[in-house]
Amino acid sequence: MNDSAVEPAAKEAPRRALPRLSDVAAHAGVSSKTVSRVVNNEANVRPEVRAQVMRSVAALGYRPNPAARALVTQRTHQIGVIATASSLYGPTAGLFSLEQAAWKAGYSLTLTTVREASGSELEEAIQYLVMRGVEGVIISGVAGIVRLAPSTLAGMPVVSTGPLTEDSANHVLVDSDQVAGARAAVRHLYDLGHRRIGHLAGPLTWDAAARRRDGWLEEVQVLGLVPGPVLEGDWSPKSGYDAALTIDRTAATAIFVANDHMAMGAIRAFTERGIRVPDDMSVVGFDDVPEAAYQVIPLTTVHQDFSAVAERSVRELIHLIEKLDIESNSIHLPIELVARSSTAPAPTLGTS
Amino acid sequence: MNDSAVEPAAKEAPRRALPRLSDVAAHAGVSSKTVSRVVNNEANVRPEVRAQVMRSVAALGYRPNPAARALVTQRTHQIGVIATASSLYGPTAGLFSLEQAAWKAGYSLTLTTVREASGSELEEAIQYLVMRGVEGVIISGVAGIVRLAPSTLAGMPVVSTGPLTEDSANHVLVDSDQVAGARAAVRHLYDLGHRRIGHLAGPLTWDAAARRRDGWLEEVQVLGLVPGPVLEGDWSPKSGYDAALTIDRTAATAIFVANDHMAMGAIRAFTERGIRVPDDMSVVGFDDVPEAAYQVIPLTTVHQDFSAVAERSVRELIHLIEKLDIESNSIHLPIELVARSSTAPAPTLGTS
DNA sequence: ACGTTCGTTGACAGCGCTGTCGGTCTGAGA
DNA sequence: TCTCAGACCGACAGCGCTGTCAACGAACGT
Repeated sequence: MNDSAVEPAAKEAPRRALPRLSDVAAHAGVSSKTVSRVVNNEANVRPEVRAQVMRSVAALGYRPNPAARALVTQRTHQIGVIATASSLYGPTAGLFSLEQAAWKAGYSLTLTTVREASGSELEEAIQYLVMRGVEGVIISGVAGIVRLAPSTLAGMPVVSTGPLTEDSANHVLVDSDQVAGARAAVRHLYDLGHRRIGHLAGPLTWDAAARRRDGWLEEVQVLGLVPGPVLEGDWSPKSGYDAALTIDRTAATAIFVANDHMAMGAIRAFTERGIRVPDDMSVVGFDDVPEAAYQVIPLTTVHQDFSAVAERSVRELIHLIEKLDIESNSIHLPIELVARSSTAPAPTLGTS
Repeated sequence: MNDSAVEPAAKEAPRRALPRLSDVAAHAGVSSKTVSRVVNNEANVRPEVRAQVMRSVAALGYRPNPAARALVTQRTHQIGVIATASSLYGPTAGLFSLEQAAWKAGYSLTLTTVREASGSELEEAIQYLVMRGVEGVIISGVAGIVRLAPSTLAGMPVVSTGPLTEDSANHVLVDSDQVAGARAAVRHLYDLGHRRIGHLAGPLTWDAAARRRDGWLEEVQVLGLVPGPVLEGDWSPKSGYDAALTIDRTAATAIFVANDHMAMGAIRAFTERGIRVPDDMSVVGFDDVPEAAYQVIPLTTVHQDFSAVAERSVRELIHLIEKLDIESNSIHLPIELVARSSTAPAPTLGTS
């Protein structure tokens, strides 16, 4: 029927997995360099040739090999993200914004997780990312002050939400202004008449937790108050619940909780103990998770703009990678208090 | 002072960014192939030589170039993840487990997000990942039934939580058993005496939402009940709140809500309307988010094991990539109901 | 003493692409 | 008509690594 006599010869070859640049070149009757030019949208190719090459690309289903490209250009356009492996709202909320910002800038994200952003685990994660060929690293939701061996980084650009003991030329810190947020929370409670304001902190090995605690303490002292009780949780609702169970009800009329989920746990515990929120006890959270507004007692909380932090982080990292100039090594984005129903004027019990 | 006369010559060279295999080889006095053997932990290298090479590697701070490696081995050990860019608990919770499972198996994760897992956006995401050189794709939190052009995938292994119109040889579906979960929720309400059970669904363009709705309907019919009202939200607490505002209080004594966050919003709305939960209205959620147990009214919900789904997904994908045998093309992991305080026996009002 | 095997090592090619540079062709200007 | 700039295109090398294969010497058996 058809000239299938020649087909077998053509059919013998398909062992090769994917078409290469030279296959396209042969198909289009041009050199592989010209195909390269077309694929990379370079100038100086005649429209007809370009069209023909594009047709051949489509016909063969050609896709450039990223490894070959990376090998010769010495660019991978990959950035590594180190995230803390918990389903904490904050770190995860930023992750998607991170990806979108990176995508827009032509970079892709390689994800790593650490159980705990401690020194050794972090170093391991960075080594891993380096081996994967990333051009920069974003450390999101990092815990404490991390002391990294300079040899680990070796000039690798890093953006993190927490401080890093490292050569500052390749490091930028981008985060919400935790201290200002905490101070706003305390101020809000003060304005409602509260004078004994406690604090339920996050795990203080976390830099963010420490900074919120610091902000609370700072504002309390600026206002001339006696600090209320301080407790420490692990960010989980359960730890908030457990902590609130132990609070002496006479020790404070209000409590600033370091994140929303602990605040929810705390409110649950207060409710069980017959301590009414907000009538007997005002509670302020931190983060403004989406469900905070829709709690049975809508939560007053400090709103963090995670996507702004993410976008800025990517921007700064790319500046570092591409050796553009950096405005500052430490960027704190604004943050605002959202007053809802878990806070109310202090009960007038004549206490100090 | 010092013999700096010879220094310049040595100082001129450091333009080369990173040491290569041959640099290590020169330093150690062996061939580059031998260094390769050591770096890759291959056999047949004398211990002394191996030690010497390792010393040179450390001395020069050598790191293998992943692009060069990928180019010659034709393996990138990268898997792509397509996630829906929302901070929905489910999809994000699985992400970290995904990464850990991949890490253990020697693969790394490249992340992409889509606003909506519709056909065109999904295709774009897959193209993007292919261009990045991934060896397989996991589609997590995919919305509807996706109809992908075969040319897009071209044999690329895919694991997804939703159905895909695609050549089944390279596709495995791994998900919690949504239908069974929904049926368990309905059954639980039935056992408590409820006979009019409504449903607040997720966005029905999402496969998971549709399957939960189907499960609800199936069980309702199996039990011989008249289906209660059906509403549709968008997974957010706000949409649950809004929907619950519109529910006719006589139309149902219980409602099965397609996720926890909508359930929280709904409970908030009921509370505002003076409908007591669970006395007047029982509510069952879905997911078992961490804060569900610590709500003011602890939430009865269907617990999904996201990390189990993630681990299994990675396992199946790697089987696909490495052409190992697959048990089944469709895997549904068990799921269980957790009874807490948002459900109670039906009010005895003599209705039906 | 000799051949054989095996452990160990290195020479070399080439993975698929892009950068450099030089060649050819066109059209404008002299 | 000739020159020359500029647009266009291709030959070639080489990015850093691994796979193949051959060479070498030591250990072993006969």
